[in-house]
Amino acid sequence: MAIKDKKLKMMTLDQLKDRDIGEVGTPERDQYEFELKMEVLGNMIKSVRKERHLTQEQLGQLIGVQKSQISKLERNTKNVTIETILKVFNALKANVKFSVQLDQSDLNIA
Amino acid sequence: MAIKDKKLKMMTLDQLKDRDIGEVGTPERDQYEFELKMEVLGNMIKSVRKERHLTQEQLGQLIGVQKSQISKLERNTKNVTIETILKVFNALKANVKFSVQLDQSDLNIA
DNA sequence: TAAAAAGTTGATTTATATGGAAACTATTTG
DNA sequence: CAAATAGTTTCCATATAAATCAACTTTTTA
Repeated sequence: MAIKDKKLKMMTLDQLKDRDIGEVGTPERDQYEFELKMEVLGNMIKSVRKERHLTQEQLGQLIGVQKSQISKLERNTKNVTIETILKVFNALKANVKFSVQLDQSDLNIA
Repeated sequence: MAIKDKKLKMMTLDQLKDRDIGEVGTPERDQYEFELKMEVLGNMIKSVRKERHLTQEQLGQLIGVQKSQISKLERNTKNVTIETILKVFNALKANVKFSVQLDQSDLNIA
């Protein structure tokens, strides 16, 4: 039987990442994972802003910055301070939760 | 009856904060809430480090900084970048979860 | 399909987070 | 209690996040 002989190769997404980007813990992989998170963060600002039916200019006015700054936070996001994140999501009336998971227990900030 | 006449005054912690620090949305209150969060973050680094039985020096070596830098993150914390937070908790093998709560739905980063 | 509105990008400035070095103050331990 | 270890603080340099302005591109709408 074909299916028996074929020795199907299956891979999880993590296995693919390990192979193509690098193992967890290597600088390349850490870099990748970080950039991914920053991208998600940027997209999140954008989607919440849209949810609130605000333009970048309007959101900028709420926190006292130019629309170009908002654009950068949504797209160019390399690294951000917590303060900036909180300022933005505060203005968007969204609640930011930040938690640290340590084996069993969950410690919560904010 | 004493208890009936006395008109007991009760206050929630939030009411106290509103009165003594300022209403939510005022610069004073926002500042206060932010500093509180930073303090909690610092304490969290410290407690997770202790959990792992590491000295500041050892944690520093894991991420390539001096012990004084760790001390600052644990105590003097005014503001931090996401990158720094992730670097530290990564080294402590703790999982950082960051989520944005928008009315009903929860959007998750990381 | 123009004009207006919204969003992006690049060059630049300013503010500040990150970091080291060293001297100091606890805290621990033999 | 003295020495060693751990943690803090101050002064300082450097890297970079935050922000503006202006010119540009993309999208929307009258």
